[in-house]
Amino acid sequence: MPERQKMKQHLHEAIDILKKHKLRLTTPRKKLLTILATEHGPFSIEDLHEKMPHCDLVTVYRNLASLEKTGIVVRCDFSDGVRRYEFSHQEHHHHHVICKVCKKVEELSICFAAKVEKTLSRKGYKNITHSFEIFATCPGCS
Amino acid sequence: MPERQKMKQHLHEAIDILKKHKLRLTTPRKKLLTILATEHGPFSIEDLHEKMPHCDLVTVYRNLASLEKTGIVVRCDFSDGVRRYEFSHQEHHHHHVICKVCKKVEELSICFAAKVEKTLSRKGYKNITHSFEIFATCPGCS
DNA sequence: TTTCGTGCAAAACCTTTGCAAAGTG
DNA sequence: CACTTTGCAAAGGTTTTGCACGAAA
Repeated sequence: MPERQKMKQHLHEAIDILKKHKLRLTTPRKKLLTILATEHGPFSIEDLHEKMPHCDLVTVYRNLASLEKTGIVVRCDFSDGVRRYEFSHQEHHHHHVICKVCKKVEELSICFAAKVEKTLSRKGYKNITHSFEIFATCPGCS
Repeated sequence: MPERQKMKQHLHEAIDILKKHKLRLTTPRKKLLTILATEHGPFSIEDLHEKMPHCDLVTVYRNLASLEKTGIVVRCDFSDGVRRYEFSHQEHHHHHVICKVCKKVEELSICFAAKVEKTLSRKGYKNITHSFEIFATCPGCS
């Protein structure tokens, strides 16, 4: 499936989830979902707000909170005090490499967590998720 | 080496690093280091402040910032908006399992990052570090 | 039409900064 | 003694809350 069509599908799936949770498809909500589903994240709240003219900052906060509750977006923290959100691609699990200098974010598709999660699951842990972030100085910045 | 003695050693090593960085060993600093080196973290700033009677909150912030610069402590983020700090045990690299319900933190000694880091290093990335956190509902909370 | 979401204003919260006084080496 | 660190006060930033109006189902 071409990239463009995939993104549209993600957007539609997200809208379906919204409806399941009885959340209305408002103008700011639609714009926010479009950005999250079609552009490369993660995004800071400031980023998102700038991409949404005529939308109050408070609305961005409130919508990110409800989208997070539905599981449509996930919050990611890079230990730098900046809150970031990213579209949650269920079928496309991935991690990040964050440049310590230019803050550029690259995707990394390898993941080793499955084994650890299985072990924990055997020990009785439920509802297991994880975060894995790599920080480095990228080739362009060194 | 018994646990108790190990902790004392960590504390002394940390004090040596302080001196190398020309930071003075003040009362609040000593107390902070003692907590970090001998109790199990990570700790929120609020946690630490409560454990340090007669010490201003501002001093806790300032000292955590300078200890982070020296590398004695590291900041860890669990994507919940709470800043946390932990003593940096150079010889004992580990990760966390955080209960989504009771927020209890367990240590996990397995780490799979070495391979990924080597690959990135070959690609020209420098100064590579990582964070890996697992979130779950612990057996006691399910 | 009913209920939910938005914008605006203000509050609450967390973190940083400025400065005089106290403490460290 | 020279210089750093501390406490207090206040400023700065970010996030949340309250409420009346507007928009979606």
